Formats: sequence, structure tokens, C-alpha cells
Amino acid sequence: MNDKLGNWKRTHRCGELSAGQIGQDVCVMGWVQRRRDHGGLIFIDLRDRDGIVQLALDPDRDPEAHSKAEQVRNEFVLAARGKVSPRPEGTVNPRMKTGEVEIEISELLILNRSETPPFMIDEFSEVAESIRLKYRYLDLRRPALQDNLLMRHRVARTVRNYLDCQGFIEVETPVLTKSTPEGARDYLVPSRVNPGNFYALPQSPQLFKQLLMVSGYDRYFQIVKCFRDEDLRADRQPEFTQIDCEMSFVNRDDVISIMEGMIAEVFLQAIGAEVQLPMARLTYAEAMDRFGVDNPDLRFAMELIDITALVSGSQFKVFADVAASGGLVKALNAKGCSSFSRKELDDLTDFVKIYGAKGLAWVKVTEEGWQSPIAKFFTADELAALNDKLAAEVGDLLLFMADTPAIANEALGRLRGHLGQKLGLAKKDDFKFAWITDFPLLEWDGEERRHVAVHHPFTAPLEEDIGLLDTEPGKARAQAYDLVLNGSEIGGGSVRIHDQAVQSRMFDLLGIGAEEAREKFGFLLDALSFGAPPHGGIAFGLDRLMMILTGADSIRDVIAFPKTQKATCLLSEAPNEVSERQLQELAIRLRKAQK
RNA sequence: GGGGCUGUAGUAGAGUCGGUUACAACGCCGGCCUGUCACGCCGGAGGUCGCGGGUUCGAGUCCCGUCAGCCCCGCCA
Repeated sequence: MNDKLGNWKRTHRCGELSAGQIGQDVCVMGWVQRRRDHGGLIFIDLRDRDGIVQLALDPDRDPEAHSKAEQVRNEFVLAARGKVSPRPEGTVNPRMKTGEVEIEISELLILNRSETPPFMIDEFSEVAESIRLKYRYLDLRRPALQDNLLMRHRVARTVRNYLDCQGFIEVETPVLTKSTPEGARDYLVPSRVNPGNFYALPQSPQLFKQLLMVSGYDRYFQIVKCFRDEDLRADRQPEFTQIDCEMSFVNRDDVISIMEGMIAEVFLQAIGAEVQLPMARLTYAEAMDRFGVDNPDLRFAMELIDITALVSGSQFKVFADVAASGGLVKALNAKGCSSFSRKELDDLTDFVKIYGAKGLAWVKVTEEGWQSPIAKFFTADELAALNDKLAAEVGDLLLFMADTPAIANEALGRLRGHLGQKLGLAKKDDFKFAWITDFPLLEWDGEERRHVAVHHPFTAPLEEDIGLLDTEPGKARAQAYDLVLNGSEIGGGSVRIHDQAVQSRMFDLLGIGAEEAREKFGFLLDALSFGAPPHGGIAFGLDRLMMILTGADSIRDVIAFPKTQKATCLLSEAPNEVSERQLQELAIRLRKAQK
């Protein structure tokens, strides 16, 4: 039989007790971290979310509490009253925040018992993630996850305070909304009241926040769940959280300036890091040229060098042919890496093949010159020119990639990131931000044989590129921007189209006919015709931001109840089959699973 | 859809060349212990080697399949 709480009131949290409370009568409540039974004296480490404090139970002081303590096991829930006392000389524990004191217990309640947990609730035990996920409520008792979720709370609070001070108001938008073409696969929800019809869960509140601008709310934000039915990654969950913002009467620089202030405040409040403002900016074209990717990790240099022109006339056919057919030959200098083993070089080659590259040429720069399978193809002049262009020094490893521009950039750019990690150039407590601007507006989709929006269909072109929409739409740039931190895209947004005619033209370019546009986005087009102000916004991925702030390697470590890679929840066992009756109400008949 | 890694008591691991009854640690249970703090000492219980099939006199070990977890490509406006 458990003890009743009655009118006991907690006076302190376990972690906040220190020498300052010595002599006070206190009451703490929490979970048993550990019991140490010395036959006479019993020590209990009591834990709550703030920390751990030692309870001392002396049979001479209170036999009843002491005998109760003998029944106590790990994770029992206790309430304890007693006097905060200094620990005897020589028994102070400097590794504990509360290690100078203990509570001399006079009364003890066992509020609840616990089964032996499947794993130890401490910071030492390594446990398979599938077991941690099945017993998530126990894993969440451990300090690592508690610290992460507490920081997540502080970040959300900082964001709300900052945006409130800047005149933003938080407005909720529908979760049951309309499926739209473009973008990710939707999660669908059947409508019982409208058989055969489905809601979609929002991939983002994009359209609604634009409507709020038309409604005159001027500055909106929301910390909001978004849903995309796509495959998972270490930094991707099908349901995730955005800090979603939209502002009226602003241009790109206005949005960037307010938002980088928010990020700086978040870093200061969450981890005490000072962020230099304004943040760096790179155009998309420059990012691709120097780093091969649109989310470069700027914690280290090792930039990509375009050597297409230098090798276009060389005897090395692989390079010359690529150059002649409109491809790119690019290289990077891995300083001091000429000691890489054959195996390491093979691993690098395997790495670039993941991104579709056919191979990777390497050169070790030695006292005797180039040591490389491709050295013999180049004249002395060519070697000198390449060494000069790559700033090659003895001890360097040069890596070359020749392919279509898309593959050469991506493969070598990813290799650069990979090497940065491998060589320890990317430190977790180093934060390098950059805004990437001037993205292309459109991208050609070879499979669907049409343009698709790089950002989304509501993104405005650069004002000077509007003419290109009629001549060379593929060359038009967008008023879009991403915030990149340490090689991770943590946010992205754009100035939106507020002109109905331009929006219709955009749908046209995307191969969305007038009728389809009417059907899918008619409400937006209508709204734009009723005095839509110029507006723009941005959304930050809160989960990814938290990963970087906490140093987590997995998005699951910053989410209270995350999904597995197969998008299931090991705790609740969602998703699950539903009853025939439920399906009937929804007018849904299942097909047999196809083999 | 594809590539890769992992799977052995509650937990995390060892297990040789295919060969006796599958090991030791932490945890758990019992006993002892009045200053420990990841307490200590003594004793004990606990196993469908993920699952299914195959090879073999014999499989945790080799082969095939499958399931689960993780990482990656595709996908993610």
C-alpha cells in the first residue's frame, strides 16, 4: 500500500539545495536514483528534473522512516521531510552540485513503487536506441534528454519574447487543411462528413500566413508542427517543428536583419554564445562555385577550385572530354593529407560514388613532385599552373573531380564536408552562419518535363529578373534566402509574390494551368486581388537548430517522442490498423497489399 | 525502390578453426555491513544466441531468406 500525499507540500527541488539552506526544514519529492544501505545508516539519492540530493536516514533518529527506506528500490517515488545539514568532515562530494549538504530525514513517504526499469536511469549506461524509444518515458528521465528538452523550452521562450517585442503576433492556422500540388508528399486525413474527400496535414502554414498578411496582421509568427510524408534521415522527421514568420511591407534585407537578431538572441540565451552580426552572405552562385553545395560548412576553408579551363587542352582525356562537353573539372586541396593510405583514398572514392561521380583522381604532392596515377598526363607547364592555382605545397593531397556541373559540384562539395569532419576541422562549439541569397527561381525537372519551383510557387523573382520570365525563365533568380549554420540549412524563406498577375504567370511557368490554379489556389489568387501588401517571411527548423545547440547527432535527441526511421513510434506502436467499423464510417476500403 | 552496419541473460558486451554444461561485468533477488555517493563483502536466480529454413555427426559460429533498429542514395517546393 502506497503512502498518501495528503497535504504535504514540496518546498524545494532536489537540485537547488546547497549550503544556503543549512538548518532549514525542507520537503523534497522525486525518484530514487540509488539507495546505499549500510546496515544501519541508509543513503538515498533522490532525483528530480533539477538534480539529485542525498537523503540520510539514521535508525537512531527516526526508526520508522529508516525501516521504510529499507523497502525502497530504484525509481520509487518518495516524499521526504527533514533538515538540511552540512555533511560531516571528509564526506563532501565535490562532483555533486548539492554535494556539500544532505537532508537528515525525519519523515518519509513512499508515494509509488516501480518495477525494475529495463535500463539504468543514469548518464553512464549505453542503451540501444530501440529500447530507449520503447520506454521513452524512462529515457526522458535521464539527464541528457532532460537537458535537451529544457534548452528547447528556453529557445522557444526566447523566440516568443523576441518576436513579441518586434511586434509579431502568434496566430494558429489549421492542421486539417487542403492538399496542394508541388512539394512533398502529403499526409492525408479522410473526412467522415464528406465521404471520399481528404484533408491534408500542412507541409507548412505557407498559404495561411500569406492570407494573414492580406488580412493586415502585418507581423505573424507561429511555432508550429509541419508534416511531410517523406523518408527519414538523422536530421529529418515526418512531423517537425517550424518557427514560422511572415512580415508585411518589407524587403529581403528587412527580413534578414530582424531574423538574424532573433538567432543571435537565441544563441545567447540558450548557450551563452555571442553571434557576430550582421551574418555573412553568399549568393547561391558563389556558394556553388566555392563549396559545391548551397549549405556550405564555413567552419573551414578547403574551397573548391574550378580548373576546367586549365585542363581543357590537356592530354588527360577524362578531364579534356568533360571540359569539352560542358562539364566541370574541380579540385580541392586537402592540406597536409599526403599521408593518406591507399585504403583511405579508396574510401574517398567510394564516398563520391554515392553522389553519382564515376571516380576521384588524387595527387600526393611530394618533394619529388606529383605522386599520382594521373601525373604522367600533364606537361610541366600544366603541372606548374595547377600547383599554382591550388596553392599546392609538399605534403598536400589534391583531389580532382570531373563530371557534369551538378555531379562535380555535389560530389566534391560533399567530399569537402566529409573531409572537414574526418580531419576534425568542424568543431561543434564553433558556429559559422551564412545567408545564401539569389537562388534560382525555377529548376527544370527532366522527368516531368516542366519547371518546378526551387523554393515554392509563391516566391517572387528578383525585380531585375522579372523580364527573364518571358525569355529565359531558367535564368531568373528568386528573392529567396536560406540561413545556413555549420553546413546545415536551419531556415529559409522569401519575399512573396503579392501581385495576382505575376502569381498567375508563375503558375503558368510551372505548368499549372489556369483551371488547375483556380481549383488548387483560387482562394490565394482571390486574396491577392483584394489589396495584398508586399510581404515576405521565413521559417526555421526548430529541431535542426536544437540539434546544433545541443550538439545532438540525431533529431530524435531533441524531440520528446520521436519516430523511428520507418516512421513508427515504438512507444505507442503507431501507426496501427483500424477497425472495419472505422473504415466503413470513412467510406474507405483497403486494397490488398501488393507484392 | 536501392546500398551499408548492427542483432548473444533485464542492460551493454566476450564467445578462437563449427565441437563438453554459452562466459565475466552492470542490474535484479537474498544475507551482512552506521558515512556512503556509479558504496563494499558473501551467496543466488536469470538464455527461443532476433525469427525461419538449409549445410553438417554436430551451428551462437557457415549459407539462404526474413524481421527490427541505425546510417546513406533516391525523395524532402
